[in-house]
Amino acid sequence: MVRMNSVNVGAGDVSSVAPLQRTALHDTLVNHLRDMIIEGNLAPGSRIHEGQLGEQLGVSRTPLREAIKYLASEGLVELVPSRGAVVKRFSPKDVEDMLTVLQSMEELAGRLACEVGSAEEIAHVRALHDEMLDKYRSGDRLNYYKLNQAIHTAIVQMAHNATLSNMHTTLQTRLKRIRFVGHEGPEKWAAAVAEHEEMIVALEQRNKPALSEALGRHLKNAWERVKDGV
Amino acid sequence: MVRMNSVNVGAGDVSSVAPLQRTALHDTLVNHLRDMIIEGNLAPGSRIHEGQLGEQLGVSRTPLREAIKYLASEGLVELVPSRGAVVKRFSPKDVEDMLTVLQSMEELAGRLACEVGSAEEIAHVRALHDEMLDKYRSGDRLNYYKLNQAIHTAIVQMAHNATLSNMHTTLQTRLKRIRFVGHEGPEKWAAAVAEHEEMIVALEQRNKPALSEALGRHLKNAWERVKDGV
DNA sequence: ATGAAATATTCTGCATACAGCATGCAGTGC
DNA sequence: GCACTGCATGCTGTATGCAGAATATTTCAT
Repeated sequence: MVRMNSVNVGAGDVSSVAPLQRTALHDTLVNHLRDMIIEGNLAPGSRIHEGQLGEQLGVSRTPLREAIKYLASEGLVELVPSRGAVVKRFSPKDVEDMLTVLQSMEELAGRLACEVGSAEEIAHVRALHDEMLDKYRSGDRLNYYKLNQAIHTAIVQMAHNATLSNMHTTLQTRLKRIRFVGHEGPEKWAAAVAEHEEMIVALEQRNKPALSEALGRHLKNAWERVKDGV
Repeated sequence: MVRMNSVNVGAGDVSSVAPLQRTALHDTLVNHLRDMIIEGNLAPGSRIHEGQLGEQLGVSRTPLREAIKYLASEGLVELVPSRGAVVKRFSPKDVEDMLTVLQSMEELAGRLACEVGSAEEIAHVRALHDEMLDKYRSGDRLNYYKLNQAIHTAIVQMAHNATLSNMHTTLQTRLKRIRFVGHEGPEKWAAAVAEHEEMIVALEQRNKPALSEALGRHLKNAWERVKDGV
């Protein structure tokens, strides 16, 4: 009568049995198409050929269309009636607008993070920051960039606000396409790192206004750095 | 090679020749489903039966599924692999989180509106406000509510920031489902009206901090008013 | 040769068809 | 009587088929 079946308490501590993450094709496609757009494989302004693209990816048009609808709601593509979907093109003003909203969100997140963030979470951000400094010193731009994003994401996540996290992610994704292009000179890079340092300190002190201000300034400067490249 | 057909430059300045609003079925469905969810015809937590719902609406599953994907990206429904879509259920904390973000967005919008809003736009908001006061005095709750929303939307639109407008609309839509329920007593209603009056005055004076503060306080109070009902 | 109408082709949008997974139920062994 | 296995059913996920719109091409008139 010892029921030890079907429940995750079997012998050997099968704690890693993992619910076996299953992905639907349309979901995979959403991510794939997003990457293609970000990396420029699908040029802004260009139409998306369902038949051709589907064949190229080895999927039928149905899941592809579903993925496109999803991305349309996300704002990465535009749906034109009877004419399919085109990859959305962002004007410099669009980018500036997005950064304005992103800045406001991060400022909010910073304040909330100081309130409700746990000590562990703060330590985690610090760890990411230190790791990022390593990449900075070794000149590893790509990983620096990734850790940079990760830090911002982590801070936003510390706010424990799902809506804020989602919208922040959406914006960050859209801007990835742009920022990928933005190359900063060494002195600007150093400035960005310094700003990050400020942020971390403010966070560790749970200094709301300081963190919020630092995040805001950081993004304002980010716009200054990329605006000529857009 | 001068193709001048199919373009809206016909003779006689027929400004109402109508680009002939060609609406795709999936697009219509998006709006229809959204309304169904907001009005509670599709209960939170309930699964969406594609076959059944499709037959009920007289459409095939394909455009229906596309609409569902769109709404999933909007956050109104949740996609469960191999098990279809369920109408998302929002916890009180979710609602509070959304209102927090909404507040931050309106504060931002208020500041921007004071900067870049035109005199005509301000006058328009004032007109909406006066109209709303009429509805308030006559006790017309429904139209009061609609004008209330219209005013907030108008202020956000004055910021001339497409991203901000879109995200604000998304949030407002999600919360509509909730606020529809929120019934305030007469004294709270009066307070809300007073807050609105403050907002309009601040806007007409282009007083950034005052408008931002008034908008923020207004939404904070909105949460106080509905939080027991969620 | 040029421009416009007519035609052909391609692509989108929707419907239908089919395959695989999930769930509920009956049957079987203990 | 209880639990598990195997089957049946229903639903989701994907592919394909078909009609109409949009675009490219050809043809014809000037």
